[in-house]
Amino acid sequence: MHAWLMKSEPDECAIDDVLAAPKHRTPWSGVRNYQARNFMRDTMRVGDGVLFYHSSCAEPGIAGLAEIATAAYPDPTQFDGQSPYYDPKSTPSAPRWFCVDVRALRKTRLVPVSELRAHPSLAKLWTLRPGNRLSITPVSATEWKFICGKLL
DNA sequence: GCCAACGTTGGC
DNA sequence: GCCAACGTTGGC
Repeated sequence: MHAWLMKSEPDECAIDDVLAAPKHRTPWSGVRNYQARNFMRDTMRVGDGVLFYHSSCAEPGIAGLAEIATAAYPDPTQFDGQSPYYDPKSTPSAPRWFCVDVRALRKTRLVPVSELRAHPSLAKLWTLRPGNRLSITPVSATEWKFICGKLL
C-alpha cells in the first residue's frame, strides 16, 4: 500500500464536506499539475491511505483520514467549458487530466504544519520540502505509521 | 496581502 | 530547446 498527503482548501472542500457527501466520497478533480496527475494515474491504488490536508487557510495542517476509492479516470471538468478547470487542449479521446475518488474515513484533530515540521521523524516528508507546491505528495510507510500512531 | 519558489508558456 | 515572463501556490 502507498500513502499520500492530499491538499484541499477547506473553503472549497473540507474534510467535513466529504464526510457529509454521499458515501463520504468526492472526486479529486481539478488537479492541473503533471507530477500530481502522474501520481494519481500511475501509482495510486484503491485502498491507499490519505492524509487529508487543509491548505491556504487559517490553520493549515492534517485534518482527517481518507482513502483512495477508485482508480484514476479522466477528470470530467477538463471538458466542461463552464468549469474553471476547463482545458481546451484536452480531448475525450486523449484526456490530459485524471482524477480519483477519495473516501473520507474520519476527521482527526488538526495537526498543524508547524507541528509536522517540528518532528525529526518527518524531516523528509515530501510536502515539507522547501518550495514544495505539489498538492498530492507521497508519504512513506514509516511516516504514515508515525503520523497515524503518534500524532492523530 | 506579501513574496519566495516553482511550473508552464511561448517567442526566438 | 533555451529562457524570460508570467501565473500559481501556500505559509506567513
